Amino acid sequence: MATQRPRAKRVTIQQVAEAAGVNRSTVSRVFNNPDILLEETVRNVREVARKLGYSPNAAARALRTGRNSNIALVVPDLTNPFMPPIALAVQKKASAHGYSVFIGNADEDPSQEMDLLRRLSDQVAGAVLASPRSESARIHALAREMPLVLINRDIEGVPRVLINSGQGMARAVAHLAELGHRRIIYVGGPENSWSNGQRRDAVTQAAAEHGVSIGELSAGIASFAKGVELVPELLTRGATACIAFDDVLAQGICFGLAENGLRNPEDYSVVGCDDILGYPMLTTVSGPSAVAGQKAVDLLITSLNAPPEGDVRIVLETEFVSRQTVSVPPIS
Amino acid sequence: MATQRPRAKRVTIQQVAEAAGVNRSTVSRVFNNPDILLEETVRNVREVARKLGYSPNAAARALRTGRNSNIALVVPDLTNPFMPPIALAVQKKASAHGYSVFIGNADEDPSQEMDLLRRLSDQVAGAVLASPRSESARIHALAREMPLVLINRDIEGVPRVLINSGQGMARAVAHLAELGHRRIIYVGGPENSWSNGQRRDAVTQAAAEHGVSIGELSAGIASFAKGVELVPELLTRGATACIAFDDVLAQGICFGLAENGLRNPEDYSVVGCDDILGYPMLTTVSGPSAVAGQKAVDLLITSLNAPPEGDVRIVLETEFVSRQTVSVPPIS
DNA sequence: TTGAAAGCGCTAACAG
DNA sequence: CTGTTAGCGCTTTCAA
Repeated sequence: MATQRPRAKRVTIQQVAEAAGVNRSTVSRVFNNPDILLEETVRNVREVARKLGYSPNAAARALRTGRNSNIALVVPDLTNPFMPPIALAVQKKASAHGYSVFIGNADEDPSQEMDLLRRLSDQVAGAVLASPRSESARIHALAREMPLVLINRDIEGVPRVLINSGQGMARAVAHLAELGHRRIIYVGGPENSWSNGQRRDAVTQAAAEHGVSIGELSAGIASFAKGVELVPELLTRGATACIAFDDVLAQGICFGLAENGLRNPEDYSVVGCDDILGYPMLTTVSGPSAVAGQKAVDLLITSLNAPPEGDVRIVLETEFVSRQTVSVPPIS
Repeated sequence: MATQRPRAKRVTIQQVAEAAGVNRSTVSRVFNNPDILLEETVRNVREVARKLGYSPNAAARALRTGRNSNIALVVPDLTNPFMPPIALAVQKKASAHGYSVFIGNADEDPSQEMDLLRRLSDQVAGAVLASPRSESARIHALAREMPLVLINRDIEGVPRVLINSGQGMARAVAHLAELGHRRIIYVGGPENSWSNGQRRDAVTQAAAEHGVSIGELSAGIASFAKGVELVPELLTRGATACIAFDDVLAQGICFGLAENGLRNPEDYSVVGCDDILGYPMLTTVSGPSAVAGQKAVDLLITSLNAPPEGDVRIVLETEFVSRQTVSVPPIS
């Protein structure tokens, strides 16, 4: 930050006080604790303040009180379509509570995650971490420094909102089994993603229950390109259907299938997860991501006033959505 | 903001000063103007500061200097896939300059746009407005209050970065004309969107040049659902191809076409815009949105130090990308 | 090259 | 119910 161009001077509390013929502290009370003042005083000061275009200086307030009305939202990758609905919900809910939101993109990189939070730490009252990739220990440590709420990361002792795709995934497996698929591949996403572990486990277990054989393939980072790229390897694994970590990956796979001369769903069935809707015919597992964002903010702001009692863990359920990328297996 | 739980006490400049055996102002200089100090002093203080985990309090600094290292990014709809790449680029570039980013979603609503900026105004050094929907006069007024850079909105006197989809759109029309289409519908997006006006004009003009008849239909807000919904009306207009305001709308139209028993592209050709890639076979117009975000931030931060001389207007070009939603018109 | 001192705008005891 | 007062942590003249 070099020498910055000075900004237009703002109205201060003192000017309002003078104009209204009261003390600064009275003006302050009008904005922070109006109940203890005479109704008339409040009305009068409000009027003057409005006329002068006064609004309290956030920096001064933050300096004085040690508190502020900002929160941070850190995500691994904003361009992953799973994130924007969450970011949107977080910002809206925060706004409704009078909070502003810093956004940070960690690039799927744990150290950037921590860097961002550190840089933001003294400007925010707390943070929402969506699908954080950092080690649990680090997150735990951070949670001692600042109020934290996690989305889709299950760390005991840290308040968290989890979208349980396990249930939807189980239904997906059941559906495939009913259609006659005997072998399914789970195509995994980021290795240190809680969702990935959870989905893999759910698929594996459901497969066992339905007597379906399961294979695994890991994409690492879930991208469209990765999905396309993976298809030849996928076709090696002798299955008639796959369940992908998320919709983006699933779309890539659908595309790759076509490139390899296979029709979807006739030759190979594909199931995604998250219900991104960019690719509207995708059979997928749909979860309430907006709700997750809202709950996370509610939780965070509540915990600013009173540290949560006990271990807070909110679980949101998902559902299997049958669309057009799944069919009976081809007759072999 | 009720009475907030107190946060862990932070290390102050005074503590560093004492530990290092210097005055507070010296510590301050180490962080702001190290060149005028003895190299040894700087090293020593840096060491002590690091050991104590000191970092300057942003609120105090902002209060004292009247400046700060935050910028605001306001978008009409974060869940529109056009936005996340821009948001990502903005945040990264800002970070590289040592700035943090507030995000605001205006819900396609001019008044929310202004509200957000007002709320943020005293916490940011400036703002990037992506595709703002507010009236030009309002934006102009705002630009006098705080440094502003616009993306995809062309207001003289306000620094702006424009993605010129006109060129790509013209190529799209040419392509359709070459394939034999004689009538094309432009399916418009948000009425007060600069991009929409620009695209419509480009399509109209190119159509005239190629002797192609043009029709128009407006979706208002560009959403998948709107696209689907519009198809019956679209089919009324007697064309063999359409160009949609953006990819989201185009996808909806493709989907709606199928619902109406038409095959794409055999029966009806569709062109989108923005190259969102969620629907990878979409023929579209691709633009450098990440670059737009970067340039916007560069521009903004430059203008913080020195107000821009003259009218700043950066234009980025687009290209037509031929994929699989366009073909020759059906034989009638 | 460094120190001393003032004060940014606001809130929160404490008095009255 | 309202005024007085003392800083929050930092930067920035001004002096030395």
